[in-house]
This record gives sequence, structure tokens and C-alpha cells, in this order.
Amino acid sequence: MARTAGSGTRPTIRMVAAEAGVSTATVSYVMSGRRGEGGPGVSDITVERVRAAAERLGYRPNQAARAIRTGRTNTVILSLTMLSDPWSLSVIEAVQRVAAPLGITPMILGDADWVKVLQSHDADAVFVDAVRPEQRGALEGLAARGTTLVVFDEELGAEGFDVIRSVAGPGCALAMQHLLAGHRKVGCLVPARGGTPPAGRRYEAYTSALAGAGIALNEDFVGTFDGTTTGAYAATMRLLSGEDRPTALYATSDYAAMSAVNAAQRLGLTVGRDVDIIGVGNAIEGERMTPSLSTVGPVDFFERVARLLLKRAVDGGTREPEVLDFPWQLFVRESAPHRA
Amino acid sequence: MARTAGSGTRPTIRMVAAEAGVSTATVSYVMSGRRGEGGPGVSDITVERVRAAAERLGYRPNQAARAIRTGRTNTVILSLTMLSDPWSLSVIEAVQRVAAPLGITPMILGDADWVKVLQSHDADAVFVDAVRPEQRGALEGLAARGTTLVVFDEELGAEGFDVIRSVAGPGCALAMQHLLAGHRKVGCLVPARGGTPPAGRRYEAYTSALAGAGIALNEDFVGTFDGTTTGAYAATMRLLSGEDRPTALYATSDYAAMSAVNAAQRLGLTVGRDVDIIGVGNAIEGERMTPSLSTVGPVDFFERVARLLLKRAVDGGTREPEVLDFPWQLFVRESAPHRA
DNA sequence: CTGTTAGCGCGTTCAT
DNA sequence: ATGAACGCGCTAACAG
Repeated sequence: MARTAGSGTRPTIRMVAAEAGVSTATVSYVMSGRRGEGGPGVSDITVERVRAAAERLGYRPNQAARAIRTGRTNTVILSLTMLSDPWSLSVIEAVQRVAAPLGITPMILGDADWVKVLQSHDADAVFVDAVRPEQRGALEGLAARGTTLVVFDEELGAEGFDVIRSVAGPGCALAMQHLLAGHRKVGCLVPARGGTPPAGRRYEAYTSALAGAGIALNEDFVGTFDGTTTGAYAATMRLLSGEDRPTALYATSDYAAMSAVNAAQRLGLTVGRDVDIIGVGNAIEGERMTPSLSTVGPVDFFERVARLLLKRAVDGGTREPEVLDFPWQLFVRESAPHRA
Repeated sequence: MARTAGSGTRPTIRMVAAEAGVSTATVSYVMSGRRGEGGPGVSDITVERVRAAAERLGYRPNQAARAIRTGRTNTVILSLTMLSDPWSLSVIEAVQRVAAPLGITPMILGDADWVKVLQSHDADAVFVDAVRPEQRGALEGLAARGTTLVVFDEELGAEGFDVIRSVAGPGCALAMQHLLAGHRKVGCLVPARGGTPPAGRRYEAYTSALAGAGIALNEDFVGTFDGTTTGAYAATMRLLSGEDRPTALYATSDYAAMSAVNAAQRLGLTVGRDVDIIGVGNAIEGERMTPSLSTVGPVDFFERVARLLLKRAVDGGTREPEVLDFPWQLFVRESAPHRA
């Protein structure tokens, strides 16, 4: 790399010190805004001279060098394995919002092989959204060697790091109970890979709630789709176009539910009157649409995850690790109102 | 931070040196694999001892410290302003694929305020996907101070950094010419925000191509939607359900075109026979779907961008900056075949 | 109260 | 194969 002075080189603290006619220590105090509190004072006039010199040279402290000395990178890493999922985007958005005023930069790692990266690259805190079984050992190794971790997982315990837990099952049961209070013909929208029968906790909540209410499973009321919003739209069209159509729909995700609302409206049905639709996940967009989406999900999930992550980043992970449970609630809104 | 030895501390090169009974220099040579070539030789037995010691302690070189000395971070930063766009995901995917074998980690910056971040955080190369006018000055400042930049922009010149240019206009004209060779009733799918008329180069290509062919613009053939794939699906349903329907559709993006294909099939039409559909952008998925999607776009765009970025990362930006033009081509596939 | 000196903490690298 | 200097910015201890 070009280490010779001149263009193509980043200005260093020494260049600023020379330019301002002071020592590097003084520049450091000015740039980090630590004059006064504990450290030595710097006169206003010197501060101004240093600021001006830094400005002229376009100087910015080198974060890598700062990190070596202070042990803080002013960075959090978000390891997200499904970047295309709106869930990931919500995490990013919330973390950015909370991190910005703290002067902390969120960096996103879209790599399935995050273990290796985290072993070499430091951050004040790391959020991990999925742990494969073979990665568990490495995770504990990272925690033991000082990496501050916040892990999203339904099964791990707090073994040196925080665990965020958000179990869908009971919440989904709430959603079904809500629909079954006023309906007997309840359909389901569920993603399924090419021909295989639907599965997963969110779907099990559907079948077992029907069974609990003494209603036989009607396969014509189960709309499987390819996981895309367009697929959910088309599946809803099929479900609601029939003669003996369901009067309520349970969608296993809010994004499927939103597409279902669009499809129902396209068919001339008034959602919340002619047909009730409920989603799963409590995505933010559901609250803002018309009609607003009834759903189940954790409360303030992304906001609270972001705040925990940044608290850990600022603390330096000195606290005892916790298991944070996010209990799911029922949000009754316009798309599936109360039916006494 | 916990600087005292024991758990919660990362092992350092000095600990490994002590454990192996050698100097830190030797450990450094072993870990960076530089023994022999130019550097001093290290005996095989010593290499083995060092490797074992590093393994026992779980040592990984601290990339931040390494960066200070070498000026290389083994990191590239991708500044992406629209993470929800499939275009961004394609960039990420291509860069990850090219970077992995080089031992370089891509970090994603999903922040609109990337300028500040890049002023403090170093990377071997940075990809920037959008430059707002007020950011241009800062961009040149970054380049002048040694940041290796690859910028995606249609207007900027190469002023200290590489510019990737991919101008849509002429390519979209090709798409329209292709359809107009066999059709006179050509519809258009274009996103438009709440009530405002459609705009943009991709739409202008539609209107001016019609004008050039002496065909009056039929507003019933223009399907505006909200930018989502579901919206595109619904808009296509409207366009193709009418009595006097278009026989060909020009979609201003491949994602809209894919939804349009789904909708047409849902209506019982055979795409490529009953109705021709062409997209814009040359997204990879279009090639893999059935029927394969005719489209216009640059060739191997993401792959070539990734390779340029990583070449720059490895070179250290010592080459002359270039303006890379990605000319658009017509890809005639099944969804809109040739009509003699 | 103001500012400087002299280290520190990394991994790398050159002369020995 | 090594000791010591090096490249950063930070900061405890010191001098004016």
C-alpha cells in the first residue's frame, strides 16, 4: 500500500499534530471529545486550532488503530442468513435506528459461514439469527474468548451469551382460537415445497386447533403455495373462489396474510366482514395497511432486540447472559375483528 | 474491557509464542503462511509446534492489528441503499462467491449515511450503489485519501475511482422493437406512486417506441402498480382480462415480468404463444423459470462487478480508475420468441 | 489548568 | 529463528 506521504494516503494523528503545532496527545483528546472529564483540559483556542487542522487535512481517526487500544470497535455485526426475508430487513432497520445516536455502525454479514469471520473480526456485539447444530461448539468458543453474542434460537440455553427466544406455537394457537370463536369454515395459507405436505409449528397449530374444536380437516381449505407473496395471492384466489368457501383464513405469515387481503379485495369481498383474515408474526407493515391486519406475535420484537444488542455493545458484555423470552400476543385489528 | 488474562480474553500472538517456545516473529510467519517465499525459513517441526499451540489456545490473528501494519483488512464493504431490492441480493451473492476463495470477507452497509462510515472504517475496496448529489464531494475526498472505490452511477466520471455504468434507455428500446416486430397491441407494466403518472427512462422507452411505430398510446394498456410483485400480478390480471387485451406486454422490470407470466398462466394463456412478455434487467432467475424470460440487460453484470471489485481489493487500487460501460443486449427466450 | 512525554497494545517485518 | 522497530491511536503520568 502507498505509505509515502502525499495523495492516496490517509492523514494520521501525527500529521494533524504537526499541522496544528501541538502534540498527538492533544489531538487525541480533542478528537475523542474527552477533554475535561478525567483527562487533562484543553483550552478552547487549542481545540479550535486542532479542529481546523483536522478539517483542512480531512483527518478521521483510524477505527482499527483505536480498536486495538480501547478494545472497542464502535461496530456491531448482524449475521443474517436470509437477507431476502423481510424479517432480516426489520432487524437491520431497528438496529440502525438504535445504533445511530450511539455512534455505532451496524455491519451486516450475509454469509452462512459467519463463524470463521467472527473468529478474526471484532465487534462490540454480534447478533446471530440462526445456529446450525455443528456451529454450536464454535459459538461457545467465541463467547469464551470474549465475543459478545446475542443469539436468536428457540432451543439454546444461555451458555456464555444472550439467547432470544420467540416460540410461535402458543401464539398461533391464540390466532386459531380467535377465528374459531366466530367461524367453523377456517382455511389455511401455508408454504409447502413442491408436492410435500405442509409442516411446521405454525401449521400444526392449525390442525390441532381444528381437532380441538371438533372440526374435521377439509383439504380444500388448505392453500399451499411456493412461499412467495405472489404465490400466496394466487392460492387465496383459489381458496376464496370456490362455491363452499372458507369464511376465515389463517395465514402462517403476515406477508401471506397481506397478499390474501389483496386477493380477497380483488374478489370483491370486504375483509373483516365477508371474510376474516389473520396473520402470524406481527410485522410492522400489518399495522399500517387498510384494513389493519389482525395477527399474533411478540411485542416490539425488533425494537427490543436492537436495544438489547446495543446495551451489550456498550456494556462490553460484562453482564450475566440472559434468556429473553418474547411471549406472543393476539392483536385484534380490522382484518379479523372480535366475533362474540 | 477485560484485559486481564484468563477467560473472556482473546489469545494473542505472544501467548502462542510462549506456549510454543518460539518468538512472536516465528508465529507470525507460520500463521500468515509466508515462510520460505522471501521471508525467513521455518523448519517443519517448528511449524508443527506453532500450529499445535495456536490450536490449543484457539488463536486467530486479530485482523484490526494486522490491518494497521499491512494496510490490508481482507474486507470489502458493499454500501447498498435498497437492501430489499433483489438487485442488491444479486450483488451480495456474486461478491461473496468471488471473495470467498481469496479469503476476503464482504461486509454490507445498509446505511444511507455511508460517507461517515467510510471515513473511519477501512476496507480493501468499497462498492457504492447510489450517490446522491450532495455526496459527490465527499466521494472524491474519500478517493483522494486512499479509499479504493467502485461506484455504480450513470453520470459520474472516473475522478479517482472506478465507475460502473449501465444505461437502461437504449436497451429498453431494443425490448420494445422486439415486441413491435410482431405486435401492435403492446401493453406496459410500470410502477407508479399513488396516482402520479408513470415516469422514468424505462417507461419513456415504451412511449417513444410506440410513437416511433406510429401507434397511439392506449391508456387501458398501461398497467400501473405499487412496485410489489403482488401488485404486478394484480395489474396483469386487469390488463389481460379485458375483451380487447394486449397481445404483448413490456414490463419495466424482470420481477414484474415474472409476476406477469404467473398471472397470464393463471388466466389460461400460454406465454410465448397467446401473449408475449418481456422484462428488463436480465435477472438470473428469469433464465431459470418456465417459460424462460425474454429480457434486455447487461451481460454477466453481477459477476463482472464482483470481479472488478475484488481485483481492486487485491491490487490495492494502484491501477488507473476506469469507467466500465455495460452495454445492454436483447435476450430472446421463450416468453417472447422471435416473430418474423 | 494546560499540554507533553513515553509508553501501551496488536501483528508484521527487517536486520542480525 | 530472533530481537526490536514499526505502523496506528490512546492515555497514565508527568512538566510547565
